[in-house]
Amino acid sequence: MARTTLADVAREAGVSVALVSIVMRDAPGASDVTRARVRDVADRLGYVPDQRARLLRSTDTRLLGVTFDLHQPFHGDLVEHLYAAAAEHGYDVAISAVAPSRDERSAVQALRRERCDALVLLGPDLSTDDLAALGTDLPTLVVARRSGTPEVAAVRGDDELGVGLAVDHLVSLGHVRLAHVDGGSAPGAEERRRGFVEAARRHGLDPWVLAGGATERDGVRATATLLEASTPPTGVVAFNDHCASGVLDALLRARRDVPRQVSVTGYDDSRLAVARQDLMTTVSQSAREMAERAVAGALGLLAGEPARDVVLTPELVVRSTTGPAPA
Amino acid sequence: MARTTLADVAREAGVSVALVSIVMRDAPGASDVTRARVRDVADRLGYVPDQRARLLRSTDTRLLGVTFDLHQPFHGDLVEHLYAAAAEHGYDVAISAVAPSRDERSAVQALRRERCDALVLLGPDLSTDDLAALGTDLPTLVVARRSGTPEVAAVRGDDELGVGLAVDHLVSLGHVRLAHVDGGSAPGAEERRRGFVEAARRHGLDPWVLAGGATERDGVRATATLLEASTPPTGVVAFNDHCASGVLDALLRARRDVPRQVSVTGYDDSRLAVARQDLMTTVSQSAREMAERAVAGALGLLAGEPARDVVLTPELVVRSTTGPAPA
DNA sequence: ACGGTGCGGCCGGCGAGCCCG
DNA sequence: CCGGGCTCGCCGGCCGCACCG
Repeated sequence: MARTTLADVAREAGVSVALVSIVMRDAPGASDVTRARVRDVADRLGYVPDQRARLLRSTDTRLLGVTFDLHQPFHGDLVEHLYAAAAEHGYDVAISAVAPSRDERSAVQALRRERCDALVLLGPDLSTDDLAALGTDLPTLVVARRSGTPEVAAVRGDDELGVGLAVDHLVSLGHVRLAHVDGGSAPGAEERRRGFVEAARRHGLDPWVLAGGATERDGVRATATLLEASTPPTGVVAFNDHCASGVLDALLRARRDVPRQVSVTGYDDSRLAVARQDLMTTVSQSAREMAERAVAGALGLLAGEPARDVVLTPELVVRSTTGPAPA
Repeated sequence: MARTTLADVAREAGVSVALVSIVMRDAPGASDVTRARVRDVADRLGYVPDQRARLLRSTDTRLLGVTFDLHQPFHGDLVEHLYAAAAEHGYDVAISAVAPSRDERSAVQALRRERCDALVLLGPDLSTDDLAALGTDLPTLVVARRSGTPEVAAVRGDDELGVGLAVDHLVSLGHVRLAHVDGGSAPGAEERRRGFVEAARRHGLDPWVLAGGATERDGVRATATLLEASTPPTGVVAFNDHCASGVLDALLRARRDVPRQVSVTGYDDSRLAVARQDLMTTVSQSAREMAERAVAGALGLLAGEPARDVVLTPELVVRSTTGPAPA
């Protein structure tokens, strides 16, 4: 079954190919009656314009390539908003997934073959060198990490500040023994670790940092260590919502009352933060704003603007996993 | 910056366009030395073949279109394996996301414009009519749901049987008061509900079915009802892992010991099942096998085979959320 | 016979220019 | 002289073919 093309529609409607083309893309140059007739025939034949052929003609594809991690819910949120943000500027989005069995390079290569005008990489694991190389021959923007090279733009949250908000919040509730379950080597982990240490010091507290990670299990494991301490912390700042979820789980299992005995904060305000029974206090990165800034940034690059490093201010969302320090 | 094309490479290497084309697609007709030289120039210029132009020429695109739900972890697993399975048959995958703000139709339409050879829809919400219409002009296969129309193939787990496995397992552990937190109107919910009722009756038990849903919050809500009962069930079969996670959360909050007081089963064996501290007993659908069967099925359709309904046998994975019934 | 060239035509759209009532 | 409509060339590869060393 050969696909129906403009020519098929034209033949069936008894007009020229060009005319059908005009009708299909709502361009001026056809009377309303013909328009209606052509539309009709096209619908009847199930005609769908061939994006590839269409774009072949013009130098730009109005296509934004996006790589994302299949298993990161926050990336899902970002992708969703990227579709919307791109559409607002008349751009389409081509997504390419990264997963344990599919590395960043393959994902990027697939997009390059699609001739995307620009690339938006969500929390990529690429080295700065690879990134720089990519950036020199294709407008590239990274989200949720530092670009590290002048060729590549970035949109990210101010992680140091964000973690600081969580610490300030806990301190204002009277907590004096705080711990941070960190993200190990995950992107952003270093900034958050630093943010925690600095904020704690600012309040004259002793910062306790535990090795954690980006998953529930990491949170569970770190919590085991926490609970063994002679004087466990009353406030735990977790690397992200996943990690925090593990911390909460472990605390609950150990019969600790959250938030009466221990307060816990997450990071990202992902779906997870509101999935649990106890709604999580967390730091929100506003996926929508990030997505919008990312699209704007990528289009800026396309327009020849220099690569910028946009840092968004995160917000603390107080829910029910934090409360006054126990007496 | 105009993209580099075959012509650019040819000019730079001092050879003909046709020859470069031959080299780039590893076709016979060039000496090894020339091959190396051309490759070199191509790399230096950062040449990437234009997929669109290339495919424009041939009728088939060797491209498999896949729609999936951005926020369903199991879909993530499937997509990951679909990439691999498709690659094994020399096919590429184009993915298109479905999300609250992006409906199934848009996702499908985007893939049609890409001229995919066939469509694989993961747990689509489309009506049978829409599906049939789609299936008549493009080889289409649905995963994790019944197709309901002879034009569209399907690959799905035997949900009735799967839930039966969970029930059998609980019964064998001595449980006699079982409840099912169902999936409401989610795809597959009806089959699982039926599977639960039938399995319970088979064992001479009274099936208790509660209105649930596909999310943690649904599990939490349903559990509240369960706990109010004068004689709460000792075994809970949840619609899926998400829902089960909510059930576990609520039970833990209510100081119920899992599995000593209550046993809980999930469904899907998603990452979530092993994310929690207490590893979840759940019914596994083997994303890899599903993906492989889906690709095989789609390619079968392409080869002119009739649409089949492949039903895979799920397996029970016993972990630590189920145990002997309390005395 | 094999490595290589050059010439068209094709795919499915797009758009400039032209023609005619 | 304008607007509906058509003709034609082009985008970037692929492919067959004639032709040369």
